[in-house]
Amino acid sequence: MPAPSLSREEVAQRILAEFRRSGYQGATLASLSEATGLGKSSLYHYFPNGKTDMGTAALEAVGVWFGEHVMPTLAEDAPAEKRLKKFSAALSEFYAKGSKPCLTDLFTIGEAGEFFQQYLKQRLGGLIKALAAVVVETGVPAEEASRRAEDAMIAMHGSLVVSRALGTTAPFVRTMRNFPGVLLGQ
Amino acid sequence: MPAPSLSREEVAQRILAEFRRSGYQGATLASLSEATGLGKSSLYHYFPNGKTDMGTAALEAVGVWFGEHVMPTLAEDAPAEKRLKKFSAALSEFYAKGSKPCLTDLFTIGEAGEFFQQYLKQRLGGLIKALAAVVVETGVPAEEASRRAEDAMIAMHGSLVVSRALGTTAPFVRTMRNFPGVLLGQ
DNA sequence: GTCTATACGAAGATAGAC
DNA sequence: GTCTATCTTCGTATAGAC
Repeated sequence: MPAPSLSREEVAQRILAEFRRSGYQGATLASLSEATGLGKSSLYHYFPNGKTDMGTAALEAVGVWFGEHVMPTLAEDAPAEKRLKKFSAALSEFYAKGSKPCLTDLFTIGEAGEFFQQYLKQRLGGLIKALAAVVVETGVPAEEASRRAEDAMIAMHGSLVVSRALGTTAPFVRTMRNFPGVLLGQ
Repeated sequence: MPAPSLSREEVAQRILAEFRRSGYQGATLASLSEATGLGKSSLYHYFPNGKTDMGTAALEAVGVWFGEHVMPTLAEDAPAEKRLKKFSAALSEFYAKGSKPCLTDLFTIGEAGEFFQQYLKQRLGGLIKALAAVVVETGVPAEEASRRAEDAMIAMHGSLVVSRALGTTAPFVRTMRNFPGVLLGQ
């Protein structure tokens, strides 16, 4: 009984990378096997329900990363603008300056949406709510703050799509530079 | 030799609908066959290179629609704001108020991007350029106009993703209501 | 131009040895 | 926990009749 060569979390990270590279439908057991270095049977040991379980694991891996690197930026002891800048920087790193896609996009297309949309709705909703709370701190009414937070997430996701289509990260980089400004109404 | 039951253009429209429903990888010859009412062999008669040809046909079908319903709004004899409102309304119709996705998103994911990204880059670039030209008419410098046009397209694509994830068209509808304002700096 | 039938490999999933 | 081997179904594509 050999020790596992990879922790479940490391496996999930590699699965996430493959889903981001190929999309949900585009990733196959063969490509996921290659990405993790595990045989198909080993993958089924970790994920008894196959590809959908792997999709869930990828979403959880994103959740862990956001919980460790993104959300904490909003709880720091610093002015709102500084926190939002750090938040924006954390997102830029996660999306590799706009060169890597978001599961919120990939996992809501076609039948993948039937499995993952509810989960993603909660996630995106939570993110918008957390951003809005920071904006409210600066004296903005709740309703307007929510609108701005939603606009900020809209801009981020849109810039990922546009960057991908134009083949340059410039739109994403520019959008994330303006991210705090959008939220603070500057 | 029976006459074709559908024109090539009608076939392309149905193929487009199926790709928007399922994504590029998610659409299969079986689903495309069902969507068009044609057998697989008939599809290969129209599209000898199979699925990639059908993807190209879907892109061309979008091009026809935009050429007929979207781009002409910018050439009308009316004030810039009125033209931009009509442009925004035409987009809203094409995206069914935010409930149907954009091929710019779907066809740049995974290996589909290898086939279609260059085409989509030209398309999106042309759209941004056309919008920027209208903004320039209102006295805005070219560089700033291009930025606003890009921002407007970013907002539109982002609102499609966010609407899909949240399961409501509200973000798209709100974004398209502000579409002319973003371009005119209001 | 459309159909039925079919070839062939890929995809998801499982069996069972070690 | 990982592997090889295998099963079944699906996906793409073609052959050939009408």
